[in-house]
Amino acid sequence: MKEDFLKNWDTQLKKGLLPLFVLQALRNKECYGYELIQELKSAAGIDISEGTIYPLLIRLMKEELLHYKWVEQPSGIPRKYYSISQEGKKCLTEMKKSLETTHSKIRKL
Amino acid sequence: MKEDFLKNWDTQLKKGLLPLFVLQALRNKECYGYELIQELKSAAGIDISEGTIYPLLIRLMKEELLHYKWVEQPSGIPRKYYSISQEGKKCLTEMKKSLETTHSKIRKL
DNA sequence: TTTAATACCTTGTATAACGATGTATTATTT
DNA sequence: AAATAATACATCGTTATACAAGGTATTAAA
Repeated sequence: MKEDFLKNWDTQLKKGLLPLFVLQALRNKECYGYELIQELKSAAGIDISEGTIYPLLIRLMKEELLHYKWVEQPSGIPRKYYSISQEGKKCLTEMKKSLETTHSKIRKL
Repeated sequence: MKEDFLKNWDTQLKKGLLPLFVLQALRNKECYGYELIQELKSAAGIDISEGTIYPLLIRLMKEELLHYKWVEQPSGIPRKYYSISQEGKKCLTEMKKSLETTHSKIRKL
């Protein structure tokens, strides 16, 4: 019953929540993109595709909510490690506050 | 600080939440579009513009989550009253469940 | 030797909020 | 009487973003 609708709804919901997920995850520990996908999946069951995470990280960088550094590996491809900035922490706090407000709005209906 | 970012974030968040807001509001009582805007504003402080609500109602109609009927007024423009369908109620239940799951995912991070 | 996993990335498509704009009716204000 | 605002419907162009698909490169496993 309306599985397409619900699937699409989930996708739309992510458009708001993913930046919060990423900032929150990076508040706990530095991660590189590929790792973030696995981290969010294993820690919270959140599925993000590569086509989503890399552009998202670039956006958050442009907003200066994240910093990054390349880290060479003894073998294999270098990793781009992201960490949250002061600005990012402030934003995360605001976002959580806003989400809580939104949640209370739902309860009012 | 990063007000543009936060404003845009709120907008993106709405993309998932508005269908739920509308279905929930219509579960309580039949409304016409223009009334829904005022209803959501006064009941829960949710701002929706006309350019958002009318296409949204049309989408929910196409999914058969809503029914509507024109109601002539003693004076003025006829109103298009929307009510939630059985299918809509089921969807709303699923959406709330899904949102609760999502909320618990956030807490896990 | 081929497949899979790791690790980065871009492009095209679909979806949806929003401001602007349009139409029409009625009420209020000047 | 005329102009403005409020009611009530709607569409269109812009912008943002998730995702599938595809691309590049390295290393490990089958």
